[in-house]
Amino acid sequence: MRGMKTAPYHHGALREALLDAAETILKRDGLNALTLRAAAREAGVSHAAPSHHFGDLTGLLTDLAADGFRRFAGRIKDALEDPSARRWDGARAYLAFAIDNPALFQLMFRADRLDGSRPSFKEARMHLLEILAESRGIPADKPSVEQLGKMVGGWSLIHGYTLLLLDGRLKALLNVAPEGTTTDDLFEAMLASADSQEIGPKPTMGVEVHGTN
Amino acid sequence: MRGMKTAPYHHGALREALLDAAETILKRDGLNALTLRAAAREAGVSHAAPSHHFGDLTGLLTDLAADGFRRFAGRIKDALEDPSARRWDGARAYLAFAIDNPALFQLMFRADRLDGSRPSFKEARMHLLEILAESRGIPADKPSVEQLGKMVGGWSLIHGYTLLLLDGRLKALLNVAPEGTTTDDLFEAMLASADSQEIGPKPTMGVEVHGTN
DNA sequence: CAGTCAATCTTTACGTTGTCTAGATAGTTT
DNA sequence: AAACTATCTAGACAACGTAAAGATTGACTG
Repeated sequence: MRGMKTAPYHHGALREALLDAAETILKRDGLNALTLRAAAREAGVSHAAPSHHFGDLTGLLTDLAADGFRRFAGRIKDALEDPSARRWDGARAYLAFAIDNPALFQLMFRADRLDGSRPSFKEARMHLLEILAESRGIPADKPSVEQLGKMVGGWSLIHGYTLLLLDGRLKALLNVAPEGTTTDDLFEAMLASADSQEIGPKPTMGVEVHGTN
Repeated sequence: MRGMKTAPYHHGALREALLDAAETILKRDGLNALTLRAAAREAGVSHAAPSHHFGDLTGLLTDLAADGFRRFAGRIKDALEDPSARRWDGARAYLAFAIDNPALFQLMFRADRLDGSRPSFKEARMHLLEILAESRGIPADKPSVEQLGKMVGGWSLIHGYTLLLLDGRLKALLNVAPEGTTTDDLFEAMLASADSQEIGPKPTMGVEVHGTN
């Protein structure tokens, strides 16, 4: 068996290979199936190899999430800088990324599986925040509480919709909606309602519908 | 050792005891520490006992989440029916429940750990949806897309803020906020901005701040 | 160029988990 | 009283995270 092509003892770029393998598993089998051993199998190395590059499972997930934040911020930035950008196009890019990478997006906001103190992760997260602030013309250094309220409002609206959609919580609403309504229709209707606010007689949950039609 | 009080072979109310134990662990050690075996230890029974009452871990978590939804809906309903309820008090109750029961709230929206087909769970979830719809005067049977858009908008706003807060994503914002700003201040500022919408020149992320002050 | 060192990867091992199976125990019904 | 059923225990197994120790390879040093 001399001529047999055997894998070299040193992989050479195992770190990147493991990250690729991890994302493959994330897309194919979901976050619950993404284990250190599964990533090692996918990359064709021994089960203990990943720990040398990421420390522990949290480390691997955190690096994956940090890369996710970088790509996420890039997509939003592109949408915002497009000269033909319409109102809410940043928000649409936010949602589109989550729909294209559902498991990755959910991982990015799963504090219990991530190490928030990791520098690369902190940096990637901060960069996104700056983009969100900049898109509203809010100063990054000394914003007022009102400005922050508006920023958090926009962020919460999009983020909340995104997570409700990914968690399947909107299906029940689509069942009672007019025939043929899609989640995109729902999203656009939500954005439209956010633009034109109407106040009713006793809107204790915030938004009130005008009487009968 | 005749007089020694030994535990009876049959617990009598093990199901409820396990649910109590599970919630104790959830509050004390978080969702990741809530395992079937840990619940069994906490209740003082053998490690395989829980499976007879809940089938598997997903079953236990689903029953716990269903009970959470029931209490959650109750708290919101109480807030809405209070004759002295102010605008947004339903939303405040939503957030308050999540702050009081952070791990339970997160479990309730973790589709990957729950069995959405379980009848008791479906029912509890639907009940909440009805309360949310009713609070806006939206008909439960034939709502328009515009009405659903407003409902989803209010829900997403509150839900998004709640999850961002629980995930610790708002800490970075508080660091740059005026000295002494609390998350409650941020929440109220967000609600205020949702009431008085102002449209700017090119608000591609949705909300725009008026020029200089 | 020979020798040492450090980085990289494998092997082995241990404790914990979910879950399956078989068996023990205790109420309930007939 | 006897059969039946629900409830709980005991033991086992594979998969996981993680730690320790050894093997292999490349790089650096004299």
